[in-house]
Amino acid sequence: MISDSQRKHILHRFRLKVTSARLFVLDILIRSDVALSHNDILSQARDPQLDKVTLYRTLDAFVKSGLAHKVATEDRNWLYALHHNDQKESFEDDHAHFVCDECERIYCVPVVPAGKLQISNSDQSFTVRSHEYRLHGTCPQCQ
Amino acid sequence: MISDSQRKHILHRFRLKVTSARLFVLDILIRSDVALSHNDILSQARDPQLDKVTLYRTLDAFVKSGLAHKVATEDRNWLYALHHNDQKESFEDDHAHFVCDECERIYCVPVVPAGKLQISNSDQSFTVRSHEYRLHGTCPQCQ
DNA sequence: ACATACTTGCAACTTTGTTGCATTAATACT
DNA sequence: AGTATTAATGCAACAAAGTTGCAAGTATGT
Repeated sequence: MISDSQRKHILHRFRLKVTSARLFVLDILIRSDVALSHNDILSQARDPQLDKVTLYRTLDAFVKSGLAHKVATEDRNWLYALHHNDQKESFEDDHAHFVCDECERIYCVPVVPAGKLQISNSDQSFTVRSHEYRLHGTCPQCQ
Repeated sequence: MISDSQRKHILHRFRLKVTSARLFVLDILIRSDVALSHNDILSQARDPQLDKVTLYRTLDAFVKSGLAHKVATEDRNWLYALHHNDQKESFEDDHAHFVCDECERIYCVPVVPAGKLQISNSDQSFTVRSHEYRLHGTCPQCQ
């Protein structure tokens, strides 16, 4: 369990003002080992009542600041997850997304920098059934 | 330019009834070397006036039949493209998606079956800036 | 403690996609 | 070719998801 002051420290590091909404969302993301949707998070917040707009803006702020990143799922949702190495300030850390075909959870799995894939959840075993390699860059027409 | 009867033949092969909407959409997809969104296609159809619902259903039919496949983009859209090898009946043919950071076009680039990536647009040069490897399968919790 | 600038919560709105249904069109069969 | 059957189409109404503007509230540096 991560402490309140630890979470405040994280928000400070990413130059985000400390508010209860942000502490709450950060806590949920820290405790989750899978990427979560806006809706996943909202439904965990019935009790402390989190406004949907505030959550949209909180998640945006997390992504813009580099604290979190978002993944587009095949069913056109956005899932949010913290970077593993929270030293990193940008989206470009080296990880792949593993989608479980059963439960549809999305895990961020580390890959070795060279680009050679390695799923290193130690004792855990992921069975890879198919893959999609998405490349970003500049196409011939824009060179 | 692909003939009318060639397109009819393709629709037949995928057990789709031949209608003017489907011939029209198929023609657009054949002529495009990039994946197109619902909106891209709709805006090309001002003249012959294609209904938005018909287009949604046409694209669904193309995907279900195996004629086309869809890609979820980072901005939560779906883009549609035909399979390269139209002999293939399933989504699982071996290609990766290349996203141009300038024009945001999405190209389907062939990869060698082994999984080793190869961009083979012969003379054309793609500059790869970042990548995302998305894996599908079964996670530890669902084994 | 105060001023300032940012965040929040609400309501209204826009955008995107879906459903139901009556009409029209495509295919198989005689 | 004509007809029956089944599927596709187009419209309108609806539903879901996300955005904007704004007034009120809150965090932070001085």
